[in-house]
Amino acid sequence: MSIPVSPSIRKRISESTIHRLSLYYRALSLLEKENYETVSSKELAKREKLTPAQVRKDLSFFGSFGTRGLGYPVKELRAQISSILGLDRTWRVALIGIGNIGSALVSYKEFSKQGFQIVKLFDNDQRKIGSNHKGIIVSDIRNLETELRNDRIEMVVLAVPATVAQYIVDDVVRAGIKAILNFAPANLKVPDDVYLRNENMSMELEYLSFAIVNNHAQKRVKLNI
Amino acid sequence: MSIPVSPSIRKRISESTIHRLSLYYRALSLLEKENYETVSSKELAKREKLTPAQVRKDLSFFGSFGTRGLGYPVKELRAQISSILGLDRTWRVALIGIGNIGSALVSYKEFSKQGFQIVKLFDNDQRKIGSNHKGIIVSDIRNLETELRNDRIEMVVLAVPATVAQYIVDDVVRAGIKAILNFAPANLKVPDDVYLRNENMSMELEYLSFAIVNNHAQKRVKLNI
DNA sequence: TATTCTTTGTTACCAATTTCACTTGACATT
DNA sequence: AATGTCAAGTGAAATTGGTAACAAAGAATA
Repeated sequence: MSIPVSPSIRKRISESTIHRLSLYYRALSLLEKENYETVSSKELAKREKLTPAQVRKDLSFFGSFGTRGLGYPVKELRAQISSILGLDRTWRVALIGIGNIGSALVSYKEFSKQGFQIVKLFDNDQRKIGSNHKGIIVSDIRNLETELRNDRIEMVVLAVPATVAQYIVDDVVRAGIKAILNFAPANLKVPDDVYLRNENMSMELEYLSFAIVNNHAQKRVKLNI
Repeated sequence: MSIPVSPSIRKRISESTIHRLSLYYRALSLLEKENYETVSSKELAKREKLTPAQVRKDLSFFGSFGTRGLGYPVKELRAQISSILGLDRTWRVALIGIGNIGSALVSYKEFSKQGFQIVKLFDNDQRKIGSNHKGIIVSDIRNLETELRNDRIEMVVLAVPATVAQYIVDDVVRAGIKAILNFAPANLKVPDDVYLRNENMSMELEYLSFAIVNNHAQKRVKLNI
């Protein structure tokens, strides 16, 4: 029995929907561990602090996975979302910059758990080049372009100082990489066909700070009757 | 001369607006370094890949900071946003969990640069308790509640395993903390009056993965004529 | 000082997203 | 088999967020 392929997506799916898919995926993984067979949009919504309608809408963009009157089959829905998000395979990831953040990310289990395998490390520091981090030898950043190509890297995680981030990302783009996750607090320019996401860890603290200072109204709590 | 206080905010300001304020703040800091006196919404928009209209609208929620025909005074606008975001002061932050991520965050300069001073560390590992990280002695997590109170901590950064995160956050809430930044991939429950933000580092990789697999349309590039 | 030019602040409009409410289908029970 | 219940799926309504256009304010210029 093969899992039916999700219909190819015509509409542009919103970023928020994709992020929520990640949430559903995590919730479903947990539900599976807890031996649930099925789950309703209501329960899923409750667990992720959303509304049942939103859960159903989000999922309906990709197909009809549920059974009316019963709910969604946990195991199957998880597999579906896994396939939609591309988590049913592994990704070859290179990490550039073995500083504080970089080192932490090498050891960050969540990444490999989701199939993001860091298989390559780069730094410009002679003391770090050649050293071993979790079984990976740190490469010289001067060989970035060729090594990214040779090792068939598909994604790059950038954890370098903001001041040099643009130069490095230019190299990364030249190597044909189409997906970059940037931790440097910098606004990087990439061509249209390269996906760039920024992880700005200060931003959320700044949001908290704003919320406290301005006594900002919390998101209304939805009752799931 | 005193900086005029931003009018108290009636409307709920959207999360996106706040995040963009962070971007403006960063851009303005840079512009100040580059000795710009003023900046137009057009230039600011270009630097952050937004539209001039959006920049003006965002800022107009908080007051009229610009001069028609001239633009915004860089130094002053930066100070204004700083005050809006609560970055014109320092925050006493405790970091819980001195693992990979936790250790990296202690040394993460961006935080202190924005006034988020990590002044307290907690862990449950006997080998770590009492040790010194960047001048801070790691405390025993068993004393969490009292020490958070005694040291007048205002924000907590949580970098503990997902499995124990809820227990710890319950303690944190009991200590009267109203702002929490959570790095654990878990859905934490907190009372309505506690601000909780989640930093989910896998999510952005998952978005990239989705984008590649589905050849997802990029956000249209806006021309700033 | 008058005129032109630039750029803000704001309102009106449009698009995207979320919520609502209803319809439909599956299962369970009698 | 008929009936009742539950929950998914869905189109329409409401809300929210973003864009565009323009009037007003000030700066630059002559």
